[in-house]
Amino acid sequence: MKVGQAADAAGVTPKAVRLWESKGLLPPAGRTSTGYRIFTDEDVRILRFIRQAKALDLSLEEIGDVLDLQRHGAVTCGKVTALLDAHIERLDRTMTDLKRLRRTLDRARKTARDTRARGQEAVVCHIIENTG
Amino acid sequence: MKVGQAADAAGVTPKAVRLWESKGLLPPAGRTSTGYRIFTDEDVRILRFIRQAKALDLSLEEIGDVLDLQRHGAVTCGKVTALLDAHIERLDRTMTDLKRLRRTLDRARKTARDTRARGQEAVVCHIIENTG
DNA sequence: CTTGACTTTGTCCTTGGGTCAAAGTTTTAG
DNA sequence: CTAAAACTTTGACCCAAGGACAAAGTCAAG
Repeated sequence: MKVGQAADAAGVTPKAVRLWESKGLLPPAGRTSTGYRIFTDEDVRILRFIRQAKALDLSLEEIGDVLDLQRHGAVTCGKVTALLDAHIERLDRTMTDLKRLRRTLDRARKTARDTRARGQEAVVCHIIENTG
Repeated sequence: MKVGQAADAAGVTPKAVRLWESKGLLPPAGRTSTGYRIFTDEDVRILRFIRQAKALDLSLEEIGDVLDLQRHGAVTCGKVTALLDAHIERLDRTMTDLKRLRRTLDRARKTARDTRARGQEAVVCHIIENTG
């Protein structure tokens, strides 16, 4: 099948399919005599896999690593678990950062409201200078 | 002072200073007869402001908006409050998404561990396929 | 045979800079 | 004073992960 059909079957865009192929996540697709890419059902399975993995917020590089391991017949759940653990750790760090940011934003907003309540509406607002 | 000194004084890189100037966050810097940019203490204050605002995760565009308002003498805490409110709302949505993702990752990891515990170490790991 | 739908490659755009190159300038050390 | 080191300039290319668009070729249906 051609790129449009393969993309539809996997629930992604043709552009994404070409990008992923160019990044080596898919083996190079076959070509017709006129240059059109030809995809197999196996390719579609890989495309679906990539889509699912992206839903877990894995980067294309991480997904490529897993796919390479699979191709070498070496993908063990232990390896995937390690990958997910590292990913979860990263995510937790991000969320910690965001929580801290959220508190800072709340403080900044409170400062803004207080300043406003004191009727200093027309002066330059120094909220941000005071948060750092 | 020149770009390096200004950058040091503000705690940012020269590259960032040039970028921010090119995006209009800074007024165009003066130049020496040989083309070197000249920055004033006021410029450094603006650079610090941008750095603080970035610490609040505001985009350069948002920061530029605030700076433009300031230049028109029109920055009221009401406007900044509105900007921060919108930003906080966006942040909360992001965190909600991340929490959902975290649960999905936890489930995926549990599946991996369970599969591994059943001694299927050598088979292709189907964790990701089962999470979508 | 023509029209429309599809595909190809290519380019530019996004965010916020990092990195490198070639060339000119300034400063510092000897 | 001069040579080297440090700094600055512009420009170009790079990252993620595609989106949008263009020009040109191809395929299928009427």
